[in-house]
Parts: sequence; C-alpha cells; structure tokens
Amino acid sequence: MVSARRTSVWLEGKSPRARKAEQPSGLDREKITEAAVRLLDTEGLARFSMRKLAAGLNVTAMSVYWYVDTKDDLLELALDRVVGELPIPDPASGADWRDRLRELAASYRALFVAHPWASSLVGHFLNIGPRSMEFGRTAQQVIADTGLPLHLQSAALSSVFQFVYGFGTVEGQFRQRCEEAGMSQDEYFRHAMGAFRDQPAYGEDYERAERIMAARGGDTVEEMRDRDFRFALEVQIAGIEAMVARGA
Amino acid sequence: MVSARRTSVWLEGKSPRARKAEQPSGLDREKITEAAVRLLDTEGLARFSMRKLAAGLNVTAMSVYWYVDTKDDLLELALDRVVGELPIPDPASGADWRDRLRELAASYRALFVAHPWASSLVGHFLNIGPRSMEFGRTAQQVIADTGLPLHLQSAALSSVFQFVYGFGTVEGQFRQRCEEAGMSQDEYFRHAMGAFRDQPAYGEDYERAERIMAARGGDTVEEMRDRDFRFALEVQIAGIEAMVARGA
DNA sequence: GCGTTCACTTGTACGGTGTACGAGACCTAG
DNA sequence: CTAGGTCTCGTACACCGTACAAGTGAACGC
Repeated sequence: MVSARRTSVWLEGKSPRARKAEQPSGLDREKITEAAVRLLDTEGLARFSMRKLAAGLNVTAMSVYWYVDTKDDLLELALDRVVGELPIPDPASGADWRDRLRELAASYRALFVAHPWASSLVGHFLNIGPRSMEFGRTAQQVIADTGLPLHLQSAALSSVFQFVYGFGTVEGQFRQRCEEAGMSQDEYFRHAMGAFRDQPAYGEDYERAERIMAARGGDTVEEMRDRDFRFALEVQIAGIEAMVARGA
Repeated sequence: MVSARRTSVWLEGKSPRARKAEQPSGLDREKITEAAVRLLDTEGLARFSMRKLAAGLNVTAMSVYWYVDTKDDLLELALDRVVGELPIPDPASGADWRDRLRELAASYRALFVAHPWASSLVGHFLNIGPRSMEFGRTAQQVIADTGLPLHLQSAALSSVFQFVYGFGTVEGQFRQRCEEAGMSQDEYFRHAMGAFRDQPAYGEDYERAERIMAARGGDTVEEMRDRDFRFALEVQIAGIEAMVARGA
C-alpha cells in the first residue's frame, strides 16, 4: 500500500486549527502569511528565513511552527495569497474572450514582476489554493469561450499561460537583478551588454544582438519588453483563432 | 560611478585558471561540472550541496572552491552543460522552419524533463554560456526563417520558448514529485485527484476537472501531456503563420 | 643543492539555516 | 482545584556556504 504522501497544504485533513481565544501574540495563519509576503517582497526567496519572519512578528521562530507545518507550506500559502491579489475580469461582463484573455495575461505577468519570488514557487507546488483555483477557473472559462472543443482547451490554456509565466519570470528576475545591483534597468542592460562585448569569444553574437536591438527600436528596455509581450500575446490569440477556424 | 557588479561566470575577466601540470586530485572545471550535473540529477537542486559534491570527488569542500568562485557559478556551469547536450537541428538541412521549430521545442522540453533542476536555474542566470548561446543562435535562426520582420522576431521567440519552458518546467517538477513519492505518474495523479475530491470546498472544481479529463481521453497522464504539448506547439506555429500572413 | 614561488589541498571556524523536542504559561472545562 | 488543551519559548542538532590560514609538493632560478 502506498503511503499517503504530502501533496499540498491545501489538502490537509483538518482545517488549520481550532482557535479558542485571542492568543497573547495575536498570531494566526492570515497574519503570518501576510508577513511572509512582505518579507519575500523585500528580501527575495533566497534570503527569506523563518527566523527573520518570526523576528518581524516579535515572536520566536518556533512559534510560527504552531500555525504552519513547514517553511514550504508557508510559501505555498504566500503564493496563493499574491495570486489572490490579481484583478480578475468579470466573466459576466460579456466582453470578447480576446479582451478578457489580454486582461488576464496582463494580470498574471504583473504578478511575477511584482513578486519575483512567486516565479520560483509556481513550479514547485500544485497551485490548488483557493485563489489559484479561482484564477484557474477564470482562465479556463476564457479559453472555453474561444470556441475550441473541450479536449483541446487545456492545451490552449497551457500555450498562453505558460508563455506568460515564462515571460513574467524572466522579466521579474531581471528587475530583481537590477535592483540588487543598484542600477536602473537600462543601466544594467548597458552594463551587461558592455561586459558581453568585451568577451572576444562572443563577438559575432554581440553584433547580432546589436542588430536586433537596433531593429526593435524603442527607447527603453521596458518599452521594448512591453511591445514584445503584446505582440507575443497576439501570436497566441491568432494561433487559437486559426485552430478554431480549422475546426479542430 | 557604478560598481562593476557580478553578472555571470561567463563574463569573468580571465579564463578559468592556468594549469601547470596534472594535479594530484585530477580535478578541473570540466570534471567538477560533470559531477555537479550527476549530483543534481540524483539529488535535485534542494539537496545539492558543495560538501556532497566534494565527497563524491574524494576531496574536501574547499578544494572545489579553487576552481569555482561560488556555488552559484558552479550551477551556472552545470546549466550550460546540460543545454549543450541537446540535439540541435542542422540549420543547413534546408528543412522547413516549422519542422526545425518542432524539433528544437522537443529538445528544450526534454531538457527540463531530464533535469528538473534546470528549470529553477534558467530564471536565475543570464544564460550566456557557450552552449546556451549556440542554442539561442539556432532558435533565432529558425524564427528568422519564418519570414517575420526582424523587429518582431524576438517576441515570437519569446512566445514559443517561454511556453516550452513553462510546459517543461511543470512536467519536470511533476515527474520529480512522483519519483520522490515513489509512485508512477498515473498513481500520483490518481492520489492527488483523490485527495482533491475529498476536499468538500473543491467539489465543483473536482467535477469540472473530471469532465475535462474525460473529454481529453488518453490512457495515461503522459499521453495526455504529449498531446497537449503537440497541440499547443501547433497553436504557436499557426499564430506565427497568421502574423506573417498579416504582413506584420 | 637550495630557497622561492606558485598551484593547489586541507582543517578549522563563523554565522547562518530548517525544525525536533521538551518545558513551561495561560485559559477553559469539569 | 485539577486536567487538558493551546500556545510560546529556549535549547539543540545537523547541515549549509564559504572565509581564512596553514600546509604540501612540484617547478624554477640560481
């Protein structure tokens, strides 16, 4: 018989814990999760620690463990919480699926930019927290309205949202790098390109990169990225439309 | 003046280190990187440590630091190495860009399945190692052959490869989870679905999931995933074709 | 031959990490 | 008043990345 292995915080047998009265520390899962998100935002995933979190709550590290089984569980809670912050387009708005998809994709992208640590976590967990589920439900509904047959919808969903995930991840990590280096995105970009140019082995690649940069135009890194994102999203939409038109 | 911050192992001023003769331990960057990849494959990123790596090489942890500045640098080297293992379609084969794109995407997906730890790393580094560059060059060439204007090519590249990255990441992490739990993918899937069904709050979602599963058909999780991947990739291709046809 | 220098290897140590464990402190029920 | 549950805390363990300094042994100039 297969042992019942842990799958997710969200699939525990019991609800968090029955509370009898206000505890002296005033702690609860909600407050801990909120503090965790704050700390993750300021320190990043690598420097996030249970001890620092506890200190911020004026409590010892082990107190936190009363409300949460492991650090991973807490991270799972934190992830679901930030997903819950996303604005979600009203499914009953009657708007075209394309517009709702653009809105949802923009939200999702913004998530990884605002919380770069979230990128590293989505891959690790099952993402079945209540807010993640709601987001998934909405996304599913948008794809359902494209007219694709049911059995192809999950693939189309993958196509779009995995792209947004990847794009947002790279973007978020880049921004974090810039911040840590104390440079603006454009400064950091020039810095990296400079170091790149100075590597003799990469001469050809550097020139190609320059040529592409020139063609893309755009004054700032951010502007170019925005354009790329919008265009890539239109590629996704056009692809789905083409598949619908092909009738499969 | 902006301090010259670290950007990547690949942008160091000097080549690794001049070697005079065969060292008693027989160590070098190559061997260390290879051992690192092996250890990452067997232990996963979370359980990878410099001490374990050194032990596997019959050497103390600090010896490794003679060849490599930090753990992160080593991880960057390991990542580039596995990228180098990917089969790359011959750019001069004259094959249609669609076929070359399918081949390249399949390779990239396989990377994250074979080395789930690589997923967590691609986001963290600049990915400008020689093998990553070669892969990028090839991908760039494929996109160039679609007929898209130069200034839209990087966006199209994003669209496809960020999707593959996201897809491969989720797939790789899932497989790793299954292995750690000692279950087959189908067993684990049923296990998770079961736990899911038992959560009263998720009744509606569970039923929707079941409905979609039924529609997708397919005997195994793997089969369904393969179909999803192929279809999503065709969505990408159709999208690019549509954009080319639109003349922008 | 001999001292120096360089290329490495090693041992020790520091300041962190996640978290198991057990001893309390307080509140409530009986 | 006692018993038990809920929560907090201090201590401790095993492990981590890596700084630092003291070796070791071979190559080289003299």
